[in-house]
Amino acid sequence: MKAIAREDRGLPARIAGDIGRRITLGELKVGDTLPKEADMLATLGVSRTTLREALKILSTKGFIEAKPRLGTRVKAAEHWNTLDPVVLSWQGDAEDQEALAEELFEIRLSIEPLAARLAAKRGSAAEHAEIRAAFQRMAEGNVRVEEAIEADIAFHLQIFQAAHNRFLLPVASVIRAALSISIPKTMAATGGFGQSLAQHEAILLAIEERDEDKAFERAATLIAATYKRNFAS
Amino acid sequence: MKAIAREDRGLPARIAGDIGRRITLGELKVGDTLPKEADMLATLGVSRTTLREALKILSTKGFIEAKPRLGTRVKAAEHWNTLDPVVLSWQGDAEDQEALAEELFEIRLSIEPLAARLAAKRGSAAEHAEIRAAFQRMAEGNVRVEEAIEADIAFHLQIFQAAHNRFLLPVASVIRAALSISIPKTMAATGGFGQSLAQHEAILLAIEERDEDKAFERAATLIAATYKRNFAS
DNA sequence: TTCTCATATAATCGGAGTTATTCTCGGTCA
DNA sequence: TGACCGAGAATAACTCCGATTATATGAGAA
Repeated sequence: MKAIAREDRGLPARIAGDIGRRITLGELKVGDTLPKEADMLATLGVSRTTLREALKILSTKGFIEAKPRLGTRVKAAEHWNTLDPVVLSWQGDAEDQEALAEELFEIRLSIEPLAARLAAKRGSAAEHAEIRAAFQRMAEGNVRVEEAIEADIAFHLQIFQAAHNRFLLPVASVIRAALSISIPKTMAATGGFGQSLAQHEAILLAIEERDEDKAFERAATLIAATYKRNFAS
Repeated sequence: MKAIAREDRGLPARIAGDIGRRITLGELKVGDTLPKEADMLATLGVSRTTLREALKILSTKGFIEAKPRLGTRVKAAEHWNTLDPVVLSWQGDAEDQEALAEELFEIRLSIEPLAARLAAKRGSAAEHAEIRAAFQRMAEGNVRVEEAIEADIAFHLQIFQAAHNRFLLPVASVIRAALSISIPKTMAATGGFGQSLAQHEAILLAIEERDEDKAFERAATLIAATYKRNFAS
């Protein structure tokens, strides 16, 4: 959460967040035209610079498009930069929370095994050591639950780092945000890491052995197990 | 290309592009501090509003971070929003073009089969018809090569649409940009779609039959074949 | 060391002029 | 009569500008 909070610094970011949330909530529908600049200035009580920066943030994330004479219109959801952690946080209040989480798991189920495979293939010894360090922090049986959660998140992110694929990193950033929600859920359900700890270790060992297929398969197993815990049918 | 060109509208976008390219090219290194606002205003000859919007674009894409007293610094590549088509276009001049393309293929090899599976599972009849329509435009043996390429791109994108997973769409947008480069390569190598056309049809049929596993496997086959054509060893 | 304060820098402000796109309307041609 | 086109008006975003405010850092004092 802290990482997301940092992005909310500044007046433009807050205003962009307000409008962004109104869009994800459906209060502002696709194709709607926002009030014209002069009106919004009066309504929000901010300067032109601030408002324009806020709108620039939204257009960069694919939420709106401004054209002279036409005004500023809301773009279709397919253009939204959904992998942006900030955008994910905007969707935190939406109704279809379950569907959102499930869609994210579908991605993880496909991406994390790939990351594990690439980490086994291309990760440096130093990077493998980082993954191991994160695992050991998980296994230490910390008193503080938060530290264990942080370690779990670090474990997954270090794998992404070791994969040396720059397209993977944006996905990792949104997974980080998701993990800070799903891990506490998992721990609450099982009273600790439980089975999950052994599965993490299995992935670690496969990566260290540079056994690509094994790393791939074990990562898939872990995500699938997590998925089932979060969507007990 | 046209889709990317549209995003370059406006003075702030052009300036952001200039700076963004200088960052991806390594001319501006990670941790470097940009000239202070007042200096850049003089150098670029634009207004404060324009410059601030340009910097806001770059910070939204994770390229820079501005702090009072400290200045505006270039962030590490791991924070870049690499899946943004605009960012991809900035990297078009970078040296490691081969590595970039290969990393993108790694992602496609993992994501597109998933998209095909989900399209088979959740795609509506209308969406399946869209995929078929795109395939038929490919198969028609058009005189205009560009139309065939557009149809090929549409085929892949329609599958993403039919998958009904909002996290998949940002990946699709960058794949679109990549396809407009790789498809002509493929066609030049084989003198048309060649084998590729039959593979597309196989995917289409599996999706229409709603055979998830078959759709998954055949999509993987297509991407792997394309990969080999582009990286003949 | 720790706290306070000066200072450099980005952040915000608000008013005015410019530019680009669309819409309208009048005219022309089939 | 109907559809098509080009010039112009209208509207909204775009750009510019100079001043003020907030904030983070580093120096200096306690």
